[in-house]
Amino acid sequence: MKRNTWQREAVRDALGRTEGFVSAQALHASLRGTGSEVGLATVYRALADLATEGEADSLVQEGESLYRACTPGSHHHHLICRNCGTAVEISADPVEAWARQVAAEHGFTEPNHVVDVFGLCPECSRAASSR
Amino acid sequence: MKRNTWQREAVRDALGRTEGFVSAQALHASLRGTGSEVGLATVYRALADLATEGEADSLVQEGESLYRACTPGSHHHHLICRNCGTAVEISADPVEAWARQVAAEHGFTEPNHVVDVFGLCPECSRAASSR
DNA sequence: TGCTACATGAGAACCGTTCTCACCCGCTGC
DNA sequence: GCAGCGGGTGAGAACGGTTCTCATGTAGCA
Repeated sequence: MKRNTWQREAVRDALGRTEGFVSAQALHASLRGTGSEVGLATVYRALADLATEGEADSLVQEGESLYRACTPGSHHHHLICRNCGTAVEISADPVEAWARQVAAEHGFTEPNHVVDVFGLCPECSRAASSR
Repeated sequence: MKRNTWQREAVRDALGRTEGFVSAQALHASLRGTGSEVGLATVYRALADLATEGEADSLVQEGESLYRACTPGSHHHHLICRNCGTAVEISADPVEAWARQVAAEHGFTEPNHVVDVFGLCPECSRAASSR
């Protein structure tokens, strides 16, 4: 049985209020900053749960796991700003098909795929070029 | 100035002899196994160099960095067996174009992308289904 | 051959993550 | 409303991969 605790809610809320991808550590710090005395282990547990339930997306960057609230149930990918972490959900139907086809061509079964596009968002592009 | 040391050569060789992706730790162990007294730090340094010079590909899986020798200079992606690590180089021109287009649509500049397809290679598929 | 600066290696340090275990508290049945 | 159960929590330790430190080694140049 899964319980509803205020800690789990706090993590879900904090994640929902965040624009782009955040690390577990950053999320924990921001929760502490707003006065929520949530333990780091709990943040990790809650994020892992949200990710397995499909309520959050996760990706690994520079050895850190980053998380982001996402629309559950829909398979999609992200366009992520490598400077500020802002993310845009993108659908990638052509890529899905391509991945399946490539896997089949080489006799691979149960294909999964990791597809993420990184770049500089419009804002960070402006900041970078004016610098 | 970059020096040629036997340690660096040993790492490059060991990587070249490996079929799929290997972790730095595993590579270090196999070097030790063949009698090469190479330090772990040196293996990490050599792998990082090879990766930046384009002689090796790297990816992160389950918190570990995995490396693989690859044909330098050519941009490509991989079809990787999630059981045994065997990897096949695949070209993904349609995906390249798609990534550039998606980035441009959202005003993102300097697009990069991470595209990897995981699955079970024919051999591991057989083993899994016969089990 | 001698010099110099980069490379090496052992082990410590580091850092993100997971585990442990005692305590807490949300649910359920009464 | 109340008690009891069992999953959830939190502080800190443990863990595992990676990076750093610094004394020593050695490739490459003159």
